[in-house]
Amino acid sequence: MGAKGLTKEIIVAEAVSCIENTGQPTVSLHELARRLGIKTPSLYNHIKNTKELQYEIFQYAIAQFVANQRDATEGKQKDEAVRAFAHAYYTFATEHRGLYRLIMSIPSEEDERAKEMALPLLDTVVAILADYGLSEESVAHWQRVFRAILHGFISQEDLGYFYYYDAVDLKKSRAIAVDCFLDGLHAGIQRETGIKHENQADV
Amino acid sequence: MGAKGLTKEIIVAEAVSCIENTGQPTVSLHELARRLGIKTPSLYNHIKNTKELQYEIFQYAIAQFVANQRDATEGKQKDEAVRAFAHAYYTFATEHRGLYRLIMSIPSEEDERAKEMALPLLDTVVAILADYGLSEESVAHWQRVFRAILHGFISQEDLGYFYYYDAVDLKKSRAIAVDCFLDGLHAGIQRETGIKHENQADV
DNA sequence: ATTATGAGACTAATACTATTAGTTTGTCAA
DNA sequence: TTGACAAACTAATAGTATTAGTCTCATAAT
Repeated sequence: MGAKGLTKEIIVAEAVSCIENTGQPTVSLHELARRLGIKTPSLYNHIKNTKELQYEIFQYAIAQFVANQRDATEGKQKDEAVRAFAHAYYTFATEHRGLYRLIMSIPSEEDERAKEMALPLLDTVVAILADYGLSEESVAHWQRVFRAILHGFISQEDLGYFYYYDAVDLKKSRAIAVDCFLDGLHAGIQRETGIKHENQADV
Repeated sequence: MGAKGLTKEIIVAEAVSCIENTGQPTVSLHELARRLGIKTPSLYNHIKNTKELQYEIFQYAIAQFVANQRDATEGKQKDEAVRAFAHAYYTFATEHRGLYRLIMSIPSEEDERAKEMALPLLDTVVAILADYGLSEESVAHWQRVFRAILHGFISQEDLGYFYYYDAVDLKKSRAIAVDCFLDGLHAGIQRETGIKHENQADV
């Protein structure tokens, strides 16, 4: 046939749209082709394989997520920035469930390419934590802890592993989780520097 | 042919063995049949479908995980129990990667059956937290936070999302994460009861 | 001892997935 | 006008799960 004006970008956009709609991190090539009005194998004129397509969507998702985090924490510092980051993180993960799932299902230890693409995910949180005056090593540790809490919370909630309680209680649990991180961080800083942090909540 | 003495239990055991070996949370029926010396469709004489098989393995994994946690924390209380639990949790997740992944990939909100099977996962941690004298609601919140940290940490590590540092540093990050939880918990208890907890680490 | 029944194996076939090979066609440029 | 490439197509392969229907062996009943 020839030109329908189809490009890799259009395919990726359609895949993203699909993922956003379904909340699933994947789309079958069949479904994707159907939506684009072509037959499945024709997709291979524009993409190498599903893995490559996944990478493209992954990159898009990362960019969105990072931009969202940057915007949410811009101009904020320390505890306020931490809270804003946590809120933005949670909001993105729930409003873009499929994209978040994709981000959290792609990389594995061996996949250097995915790892590299995901590196920007660290920037904002590292900047926020560095602002507390922590050593570089401590920042590395605490960004792990922070991101572990955020992802762990969303993941468990997503999996249905929180049981019993409704949305209101979940909100409170989230607040407690963030407070827990901040309390732990303040205590950690105090141990490291011997100084009680001025921004510590003292309720 | 007739009786080879094959049972559902043998199939599940073989699947578990496979999962333990590969670290993957799934086994294909083809591979499973090959290992058992039968043809794929013959499996359906003993199992309903892959979903059912998954449930069986899921149940086994949960039981192992729970027993492991109980053993590890038996006779321990408060911070010591929390640390022991965290250690056991991490050890199980890394030594039984496939089973842990399975546990963390099965349930979703709609799946009431899986949810119910997973409930025992709460018992040990709830018992430990209840011992701090928290209200029932607080226990519910804090078990979420605790399990979120534990799973978040393992998940991020498993995904390769921790970057930069080697195994030694990871160990330190884990210790910081657990300390962070305890500091946060102590602070939370202090807020709730007005009493500084006697077991609080004061390094 | 013979036979009948049923559990549990088998083969064959269907319906999804991704992917490759090879063919056709439409458009644009020489 | 024509030639060539891009990009569509059809056809086929291979790996998943699953169902239908067949065959056979071991055991239980006559």
